[in-house]
Amino acid sequence: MKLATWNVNSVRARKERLLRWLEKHRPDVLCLQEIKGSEEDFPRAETTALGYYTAIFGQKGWNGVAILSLTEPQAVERGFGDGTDDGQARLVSADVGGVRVASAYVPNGQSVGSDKWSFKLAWLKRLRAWLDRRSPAEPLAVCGDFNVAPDERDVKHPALWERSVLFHPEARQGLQHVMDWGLQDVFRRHHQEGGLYSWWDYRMLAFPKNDGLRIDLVLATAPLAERSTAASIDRDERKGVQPSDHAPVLTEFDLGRPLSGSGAPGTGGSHAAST
DNA sequence: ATGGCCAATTTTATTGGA
Repeated sequence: MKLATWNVNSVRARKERLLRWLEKHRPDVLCLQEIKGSEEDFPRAETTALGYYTAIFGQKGWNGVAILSLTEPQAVERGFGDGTDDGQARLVSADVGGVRVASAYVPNGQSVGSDKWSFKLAWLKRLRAWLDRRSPAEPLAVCGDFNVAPDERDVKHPALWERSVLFHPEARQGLQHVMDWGLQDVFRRHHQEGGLYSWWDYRMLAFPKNDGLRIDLVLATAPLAERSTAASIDRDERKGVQPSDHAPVLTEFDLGRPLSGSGAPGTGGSHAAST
């Protein structure tokens, strides 16, 4: 299964790029963030024509997340589903191909100490609470723009960014708390070096200088992460005319391989007659 | 090479992003 995530920074502005990217990579699942529009603004006819189902949680003007998939998403949930709806479309989840997939757009936080900063830290706690209602023994992936770089390798200038909302110790702690539930950074299972980023500021020649951060992540529970076979960042998608400021992140999983320690009958193909 | 912000609405300024 190919599972990807991409903050498109407006699906209307990125429509042609999105469609070309889907044609080229054909992921089984693509999580989108910052579609910046309501469900009616989404180019559903075009993505449907490419064979994709859509689970959209839109919002006029801001935020907005979606899951595109080649098989029909089941049990779609918009938001945290815990009665704390705040009018911000930042989380959508669904069962796709036996995996619970979430597309998350963590608040930016604007500036340390601001109301938005408090909202960001609180949102990460709500995400942890949402996870607490599930089990890390299940195949689950939270994909998206976390607006937090996990560690020093993920930031070009860590000392400079430490005071910013994207790499502040408190934000990193918030992300760690989410991961401590039982999520692994799939990209880091396949790449250990620094300098590999997923976001570059539009300003100050950040991209040509590779002055970026890795804030777009695919986090997976152990049963899923252990089946990952590859991960990459499509840096080329940041180039050219009218790019998003984020690059897509691609991961791949071999779901056919039996899971060690799994006692679930009828799954994994261990009893299948086919060779 | 990849290039000195971008995209939305509240629209000819302002807001938020990251």
